[in-house]
Amino acid sequence: MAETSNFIKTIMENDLKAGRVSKIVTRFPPEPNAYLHIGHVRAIMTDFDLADFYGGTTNLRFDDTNPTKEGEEFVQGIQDDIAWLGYKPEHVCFGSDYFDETYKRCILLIKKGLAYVDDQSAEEISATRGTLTEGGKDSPWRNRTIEENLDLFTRMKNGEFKDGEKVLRAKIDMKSPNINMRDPVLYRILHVSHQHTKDKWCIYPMYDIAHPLQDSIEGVTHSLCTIEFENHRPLYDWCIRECEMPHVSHQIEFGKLSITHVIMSKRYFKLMIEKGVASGFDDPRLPTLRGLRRRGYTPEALKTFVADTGLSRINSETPYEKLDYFLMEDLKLKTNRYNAVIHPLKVVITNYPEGQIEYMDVPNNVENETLGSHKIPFGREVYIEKADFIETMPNRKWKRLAKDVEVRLMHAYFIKCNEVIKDKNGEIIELRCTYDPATKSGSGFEGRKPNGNIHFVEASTAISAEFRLFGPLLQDETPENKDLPFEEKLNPNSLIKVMGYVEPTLKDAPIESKYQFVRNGYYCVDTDSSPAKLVFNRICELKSSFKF
RNA sequence: UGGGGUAUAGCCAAGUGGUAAGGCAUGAGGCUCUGACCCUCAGAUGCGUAGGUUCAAAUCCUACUGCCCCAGCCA
Repeated sequence: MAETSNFIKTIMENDLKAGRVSKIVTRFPPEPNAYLHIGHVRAIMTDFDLADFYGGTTNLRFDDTNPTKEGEEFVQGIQDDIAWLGYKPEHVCFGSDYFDETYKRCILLIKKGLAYVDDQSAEEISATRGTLTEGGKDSPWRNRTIEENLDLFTRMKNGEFKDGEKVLRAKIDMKSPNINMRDPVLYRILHVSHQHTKDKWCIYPMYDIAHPLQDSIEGVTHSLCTIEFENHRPLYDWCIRECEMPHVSHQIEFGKLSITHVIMSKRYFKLMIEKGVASGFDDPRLPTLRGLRRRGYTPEALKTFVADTGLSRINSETPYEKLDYFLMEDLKLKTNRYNAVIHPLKVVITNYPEGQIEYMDVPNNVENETLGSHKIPFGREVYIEKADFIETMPNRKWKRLAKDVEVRLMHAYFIKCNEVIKDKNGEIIELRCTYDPATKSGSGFEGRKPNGNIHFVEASTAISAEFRLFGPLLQDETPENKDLPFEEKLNPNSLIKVMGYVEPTLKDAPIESKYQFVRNGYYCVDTDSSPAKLVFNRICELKSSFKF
């Protein structure tokens, strides 16, 4: 992150060098109306890492200026998510901490003749705002006297008017080609109790006035936000200037990060939860941080993924597979590997004594000796993956089992398939093989090379387990399905359950209720209860059943 | 058809006048008691298009074109 270069870094560096700022201060300003999703990670990292890189600080500020939409539940949840990612804000603040100051500054605007109370309804304001190509019309109330505006605004604050009856508007330019500058609403009346300020206020500032003032009060030097706020920047600057804020903050925009086929919309998250389609914000099929965590993603994986994806002013779309790459990158040296068979095919080793079980020593992670080893049983009957067998070798590239071909059962023996047993439909249901005792794992046998290594679980000791394969809950939004009802955009393959077997080592692992991800034959089961992730050896073919 | 952005390989992305970094994905090969990991190699005669300036242009100029954002009393 800090090592790679991006345009915001350049800006900060220049500001520091030119002495425009002495210390970088940023802020991450979520609205507490939902939990964070992976799209937020880019913003969080940009805010925290860049400030940290230059020895600055970052505040977490809850943008709670709209009490009709926000809730306390999310305030705690968001803080937990940020902590999970490994970040610690300098201060935790609330936009509502500054309601007094914001109010005072708006009085200043009124006194300067730069704000007025408008009696028009929301519909009237909308109708007179103009269009993209035509300017708007001045409100009939635009030229009230300063005294009258002061009086009316005070009475708005005192609760003398009903919701929607009046608003405070900035007096800028109704003909501006930038619609945001056409006398934007600064304050609206909301007779709603606020989660923090309770019933102190019945008027609440809009984002456009609240945000720049909050930034300035906190001494934020670089106010980083996503690109869709770019059109608001002139207004942001106007507010800081005209409110005569002593500290001048600057807004810098960057592109959003999206992931192919993944819908990142709070609105849809909530809808899916309301309809019972998703179990909650932590449903593993949701790209929320909580969902991803349940699904086995680590903070490190998420962060390296976002860092590697880079940052620019373009809204980028990255394939999901890349996230999985960085998960494996994080897990490959940290986790134990176990055997599991998802689509079992029974193998009978005809020359192995019936009823005999021997235990083979298996390193927990071949690449990391410090993780130790464990024992797996081997016996006369084992399960292998269906996909690891083919009756006749298609070509020399086939590095698995086939009729009359010898492979190594990982950490056990070479086996050779002699006979294929099929049911009446021609389906392969069992293989008869022989093993070679001389090839025992660890014996140093080098007489011949097997045609690959495949994993297995011993049949009599195997534990039956349900595996769940997850895809995104919602299909991509396309021109075709754009207007379809929500239900018709649900992904029918968002959850696939498969019964398989795992090695007995995992007897107490809560596999049935846990979740996984798939990449290149690896299968990761998340555990909220234990810090370790389970990674299975060579679970194949899942990718192909994992369709969007 | 107003304004503001943006355009570098399939996906991201560096590059700020001196002859196209890097990652993911892909293909070929090597290694392997995980087809994983690891290693090697392959990749844009080219930087949206067309012109222009220059000894030299992805970088500067001009004109086009595509895509994104803006008409909440949401953020």
